[in-house]
Amino acid sequence: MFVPDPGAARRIKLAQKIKLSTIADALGVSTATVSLALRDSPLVAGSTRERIKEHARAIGYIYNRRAASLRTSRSGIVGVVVHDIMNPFFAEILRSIETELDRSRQTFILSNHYDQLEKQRTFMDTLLQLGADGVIMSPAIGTPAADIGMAEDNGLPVVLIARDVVGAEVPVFRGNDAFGVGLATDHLISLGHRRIAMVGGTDQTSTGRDRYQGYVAAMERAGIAVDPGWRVAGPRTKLAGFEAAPRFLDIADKPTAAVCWNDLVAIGLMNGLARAGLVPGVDVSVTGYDDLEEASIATPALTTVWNGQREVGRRAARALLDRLNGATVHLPQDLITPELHVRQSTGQAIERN
Amino acid sequence: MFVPDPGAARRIKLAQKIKLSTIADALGVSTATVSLALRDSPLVAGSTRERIKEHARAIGYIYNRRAASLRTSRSGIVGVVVHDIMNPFFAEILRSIETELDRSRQTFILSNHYDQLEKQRTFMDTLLQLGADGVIMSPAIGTPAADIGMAEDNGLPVVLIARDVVGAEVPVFRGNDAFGVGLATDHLISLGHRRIAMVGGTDQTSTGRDRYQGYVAAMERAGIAVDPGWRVAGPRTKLAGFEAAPRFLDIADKPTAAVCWNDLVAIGLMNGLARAGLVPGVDVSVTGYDDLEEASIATPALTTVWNGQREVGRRAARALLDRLNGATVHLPQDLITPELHVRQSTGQAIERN
DNA sequence: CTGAAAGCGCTTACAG
DNA sequence: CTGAAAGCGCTTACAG
Repeated sequence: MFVPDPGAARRIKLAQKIKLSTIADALGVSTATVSLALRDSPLVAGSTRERIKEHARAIGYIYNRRAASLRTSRSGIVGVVVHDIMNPFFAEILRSIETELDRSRQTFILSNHYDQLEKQRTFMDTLLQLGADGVIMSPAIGTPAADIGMAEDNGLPVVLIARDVVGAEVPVFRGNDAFGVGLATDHLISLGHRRIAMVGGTDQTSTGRDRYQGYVAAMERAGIAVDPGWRVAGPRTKLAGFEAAPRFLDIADKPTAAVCWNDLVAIGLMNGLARAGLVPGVDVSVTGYDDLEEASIATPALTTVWNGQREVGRRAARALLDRLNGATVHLPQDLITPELHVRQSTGQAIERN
Repeated sequence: MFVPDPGAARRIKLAQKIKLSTIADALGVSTATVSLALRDSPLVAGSTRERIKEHARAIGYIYNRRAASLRTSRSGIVGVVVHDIMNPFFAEILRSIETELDRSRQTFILSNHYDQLEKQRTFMDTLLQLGADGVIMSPAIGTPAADIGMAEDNGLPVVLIARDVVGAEVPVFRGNDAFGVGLATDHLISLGHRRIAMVGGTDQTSTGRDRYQGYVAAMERAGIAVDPGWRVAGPRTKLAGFEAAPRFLDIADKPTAAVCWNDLVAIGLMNGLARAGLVPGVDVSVTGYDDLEEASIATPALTTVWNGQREVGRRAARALLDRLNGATVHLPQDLITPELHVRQSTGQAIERN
């Protein structure tokens, strides 16, 4: 029985794959000339160059980056690894990284580590195997400085964002978290709040420690003793913030306000409070952190701290590109200075029954 | 003046890069044996294999995938391109794709095309240059079937998700949108609504056309003539939904309900309605589409249509992996059947003044 | 301005 | 079970 094979034409095409030498043969020049012409080298005569480029286009030549990269040991690939790319906080950082890298025609490979060290290591390994030119990372909880040193030693430059790693001698770009949370806390205190809870976050990251400490410092500056019971540790997502509402409401001396870990937790918490019959911004004041696009359209509009995400992404990408181009990058320690954006989710302190 | 050079040690390491032959020389075997041993080939004696693997680990050998891929023409890379990876709708699909691909140790490269054909083409080109094994894509608006055929002809298998491309003979995985919107519309009609608006979406995508048509068909089945003025076309994000609230409220005959393009638009619209002093779910009924995690914690909890995102991602990844493994994949036309999830954002029709 | 040749680091027939 | 050798498709000194 005759079975027609629809893949035959395709396979034939694959068999006679077009490469540099195909063009060279057709035009009676060497592959060296073709290679140089396609990359716009001034070493090739203008007319030759145009003839080659035109022919390459006509026959549908596809540049083989693996081969080139094997030869040059430059891959044009940059890795980006964060806790969760779907988190809107990282989303804004990623967008600005994307903008910068696109401009330099670097391909970027994204990955989530979900704070699992093993996932992060697998990804770093993949980058090394692919010969990536560099990596921008928000390190997973527990990342040892040695992991970063190992990447650097194998020719993979690292730039950190959002979180620091003690002992790693690479650039870090992030906001001044302690200062930022201080702004939110000061604001609540100025509205008459004294019993202020801190909802969300963990001590396992530099960011988590900085933010909690910023809250404690602000309270102490105002002469308020912080009750450890006011801390609802853990939540970092909208859902977790929502589910934390009962825990917040169960705190014995009923705090009148909550400084939240980030906007997601704040919005989740506000939804949880609303579900419990309270009016956020009136019965309980709530602050967020990050100033996501969503913060201004939440109900009520969220008072929050702008965290300079765009700036973090932009500076990190620039620093990496500078390193790739051989520039000396000095370790920056100028944290980005956050700003308080006051909206409707905070108001005068009101006692609940 | 003596200037210490901290990069020297690093550069030396790079210079004496470890490769297969380094191991072969050290152990007195051939590179062929090392290559086979590292990939657990049964052709190599167990003891030899262990000795080689142990040594490779000890000296920190890094497998060069570019070299291997150049030889085998298999890269272990799969591309994924969608409108916007930061959109929670795609986020859920991506997570299930990630799970499937991780299992097969494929690296995936993500990219947004933001519905710009040029961005999509650049990315497809990059995939071809990197020798990617395949691509999963939600095609940008206006993608011609020829673009997909070109990729396929160059050995890059394509699987589509969420949107169809007329004339492209590749597998497509998506939900039954017309049916799903019908469920939401029927539900509103059963609550006594007659003037129902459709907020968001565009006719430029197959999804957009299907959803609008599903709404029209449901209305007609109930004997309701659809007023073109009830359509607020365009919005697809939370912010756009929020900003569409005034347009919705300005519709002359004051619809009592809104079928929204997706959950983001619905949540944004509800926030906008609340800002205007209305209570969503009471004054105006609102339905979403997708059933994002967020839908159930919105205020009020959103009545929406579950769209099988996980399933879309899982099936698409499986189909691509099957193709890579040489299996014949028949074009599926079994759309995923959506389900209505009723919550608090819909209620009996109430006339507004 | 152009060409011949070596080499990047693997894998795969092939031979033994 | 193991080795010698060719080749994947580029780029880069080097020579002319």
